[in-house]
Amino acid sequence: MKFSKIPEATITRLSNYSRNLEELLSENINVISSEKLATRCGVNSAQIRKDLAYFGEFGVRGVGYYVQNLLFEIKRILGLNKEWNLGLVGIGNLGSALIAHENFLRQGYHFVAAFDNDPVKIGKKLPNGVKVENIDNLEEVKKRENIEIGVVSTSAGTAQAIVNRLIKADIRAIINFAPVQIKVPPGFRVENVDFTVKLDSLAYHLTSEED
Amino acid sequence: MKFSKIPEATITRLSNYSRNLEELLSENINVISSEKLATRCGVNSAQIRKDLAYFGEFGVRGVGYYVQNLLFEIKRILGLNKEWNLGLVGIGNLGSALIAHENFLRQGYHFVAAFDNDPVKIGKKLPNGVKVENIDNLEEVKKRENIEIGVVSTSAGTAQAIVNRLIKADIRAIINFAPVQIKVPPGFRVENVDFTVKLDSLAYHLTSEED
DNA sequence: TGGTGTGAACAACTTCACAGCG
DNA sequence: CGCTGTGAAGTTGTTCACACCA
Repeated sequence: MKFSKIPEATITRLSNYSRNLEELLSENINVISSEKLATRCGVNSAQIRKDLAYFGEFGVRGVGYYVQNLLFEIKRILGLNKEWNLGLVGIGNLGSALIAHENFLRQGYHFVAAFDNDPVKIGKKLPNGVKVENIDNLEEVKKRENIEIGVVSTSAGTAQAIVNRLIKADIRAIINFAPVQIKVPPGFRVENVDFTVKLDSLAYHLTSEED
Repeated sequence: MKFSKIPEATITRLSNYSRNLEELLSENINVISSEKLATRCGVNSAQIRKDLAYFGEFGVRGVGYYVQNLLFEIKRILGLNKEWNLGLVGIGNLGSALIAHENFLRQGYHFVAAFDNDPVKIGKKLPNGVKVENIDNLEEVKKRENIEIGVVSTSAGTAQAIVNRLIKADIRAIINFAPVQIKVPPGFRVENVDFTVKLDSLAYHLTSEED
């Protein structure tokens, strides 16, 4: 395919396809058409073909896609053919739940470090074996453990200050659970996981009651 | 403004505007232009004016918007001028963290019930005073507590089955934390909060290293 | 004068429809 | 023959630019 910009929505969908292909694999289904996969993923079949076309030609005309092969290719595209090292900042209720969450591990995401500024928490060992470090040691620990993605689960008020420290430590990718708009310079990237926005959307639709 | 369909993205942005207006209010700023608010929210100023125009005329030409008034209007639009009752299903690490999370409360979202199927957990009292109920009592408790929004924090494997029960109990709005595509009939609505999709997106951008 | 509200231009994304290949 | 890959058409959402009004 000709060179062109890849929509962010395509990346999100690839993640979804990947999950569904894994299910298909575990159901011992070896080949699937874009039509069938589309139904399963809740999208249009042309959408799937277009999404894949950004990266190459993975199908066989008249046949469909080999599940195992397509899964491999999508994982390669997304960068999931390696393990990723995560550093968690903020060991509150949410932070603790995240580090205990087995879904991350299954996908190849590893928490290799945890930080807080509460002296009571610093030095404690978490259930996954990681010791809580003082946030002041961020740069040092980042180098030692090779943290690639920062996970921010502090309060809204401190999130930007924490992100600024992550930036200083040259952690280029950040997933933010605090309900604030985070600003980062070019070359850095933030993804927000915002429950309250989602709840607000539900509240809106319940209120304007039109389906 | 003439009648037209409202983009989902508009609703998401309203939620963002609302948050920023609350900050402005606490900074004792009384009036703000779409230009200034736009910078603050990280969007285009025409975008804000368009978004608001779907719902009415809230500004004053030559002046801008009165912060308090606009905040009130946006909250009314989103349906945040009332309290919302949440029912949590799945009292694992994540579920416990969600129910303890004070952000929900501040926004007017109240957990009024919690469910699990683990006999060890059923009957226990949670830190917020809510007793864990048997999931089999869903319909009864739903009526008693007037649950309006279901919060699903079970494993991926059981999420759809749980959602089916929520649908049967006529809980019309669901926020799903399990990494699966949930299917619901018309008239029901699911919002997904999916960490792994966000991580996959970060992994992709770190891998294809072009910023 | 200055900033809103909005039609018109533009840009991005999705779906259609079919040529082309296995 | 069936299903992919893809240009073209269609749809949706965003930004511009300016008339209009406090």
